Amino acid sequence: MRNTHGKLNFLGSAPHNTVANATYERLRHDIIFGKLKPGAKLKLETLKDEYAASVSTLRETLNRLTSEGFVSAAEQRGFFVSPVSAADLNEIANLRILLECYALEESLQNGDDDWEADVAGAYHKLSSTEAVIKNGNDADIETWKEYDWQFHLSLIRACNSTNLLGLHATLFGKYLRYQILVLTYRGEVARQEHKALFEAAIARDANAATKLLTQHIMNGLTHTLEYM
Amino acid sequence: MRNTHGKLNFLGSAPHNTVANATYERLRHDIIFGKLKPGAKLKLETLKDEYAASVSTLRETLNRLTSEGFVSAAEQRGFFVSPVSAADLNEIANLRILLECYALEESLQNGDDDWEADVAGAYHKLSSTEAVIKNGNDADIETWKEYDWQFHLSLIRACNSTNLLGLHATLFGKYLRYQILVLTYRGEVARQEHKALFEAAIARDANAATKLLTQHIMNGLTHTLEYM
DNA sequence: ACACCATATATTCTCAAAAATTTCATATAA
DNA sequence: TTATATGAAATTTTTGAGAATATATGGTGT
Repeated sequence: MRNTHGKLNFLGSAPHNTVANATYERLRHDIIFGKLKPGAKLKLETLKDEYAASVSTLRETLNRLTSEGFVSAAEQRGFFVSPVSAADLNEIANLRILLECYALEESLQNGDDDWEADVAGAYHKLSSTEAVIKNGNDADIETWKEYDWQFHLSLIRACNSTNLLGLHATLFGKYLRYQILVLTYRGEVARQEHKALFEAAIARDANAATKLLTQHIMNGLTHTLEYM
Repeated sequence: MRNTHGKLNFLGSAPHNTVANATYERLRHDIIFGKLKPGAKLKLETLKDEYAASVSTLRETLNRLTSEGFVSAAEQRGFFVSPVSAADLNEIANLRILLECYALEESLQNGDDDWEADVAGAYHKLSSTEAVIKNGNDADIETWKEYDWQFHLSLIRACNSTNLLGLHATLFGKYLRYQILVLTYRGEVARQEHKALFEAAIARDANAATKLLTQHIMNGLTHTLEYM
């Protein structure tokens, strides 16, 4: 095992053994889903009540989140939710394209039958959900985004690079925060993009797949920028 | 300011205000430079004596290092220095090529006169040091690696992406750990590679520069793998 | 010898309070 | 008024100790 910090499921509730891990998951979720607003001060005393954890435990998780970029820290002045900006979103989208396309190429080369089955399964879950949610409520959107994540992850999982998958997971989370921030519906377009991407991947057409993926991310970027 | 975790200098001793930051820098340094061996258990009680910090403070820094990948953690079983492997080194080298070449291209497009002067200064420091160190002792190697880092950083600094620079810095540190691990001399070859890279960068020849950078990293990779 | 269980030791995880630092409000002087 | 100094309150940082968990030890039965 590489470390305890790697999350098996992206948004959901893993078997939280330690208080620190549970707090980490909750804080991360609350930042991504906007319950903790960008730029908001994260006072330890307040967090203590809200998350039922001691100062030390909270500082552990805040340090983790700072390393990942969800939280910012100022020496002797505590922690605050990392701010958002169009420039930051641009950086993240471009990095996601760079890493995810590279991972996708590798994955298309290496993926075996198990991988293909995994992709098909993830796509099935995603597309069924997308078919149902036409103008979703918040609860639906969360499961939709979970399946969206699992689909994208399944595509690149065979890239044979733990380091790459780790970096990508963090990046995906940051990108997701911006999507949730504007929270306007792009479901029908995204649905078609996912379909095309899925088909190109199964056909092992790396060229088409990376182009579709780039478009998929770029479309999301411009859409999000529009509503920011 | 983005956060307190971003390091101004890579290996050196920044103005350490807090105990946590000082401990973080020292631990990171000791892992990269092999004082803490790959796979070694990081017992809190032992670290407490060695680094003169309390358990909670240590756990903060260990969590940071875990997020960055220098330390691994197992639930309820504590922390240990992340192991090394040929596969891991391969991943890191390839990711470094991917990110650093992309950053270099952006930087060559955006870099202004100040950037050029910065690159020239960093190259000057590096090449003077390389000229002196023929078969260096450990102290020399550390400054050499510091200047090596500053040169590579200067090249990509104008890439206009804080996120990219952050990811690259972590990756560079991991790559460096492997170089220190084998610690055999590749100075003369590296010296020529740096020279060619510098000249291509100043000439704004993105194509040549990225090729040279890729070769530079790949050569380091094969050299390191050979002695592992 | 080997597996299994109880007990003791070692280690991690969590907490609450003390120490250090910043922030805020008020007063004083230029 | 503006700036600077002073003291109180709020906040962060750091510590050491207790609770929870894992590991090692030794005994018992087969």
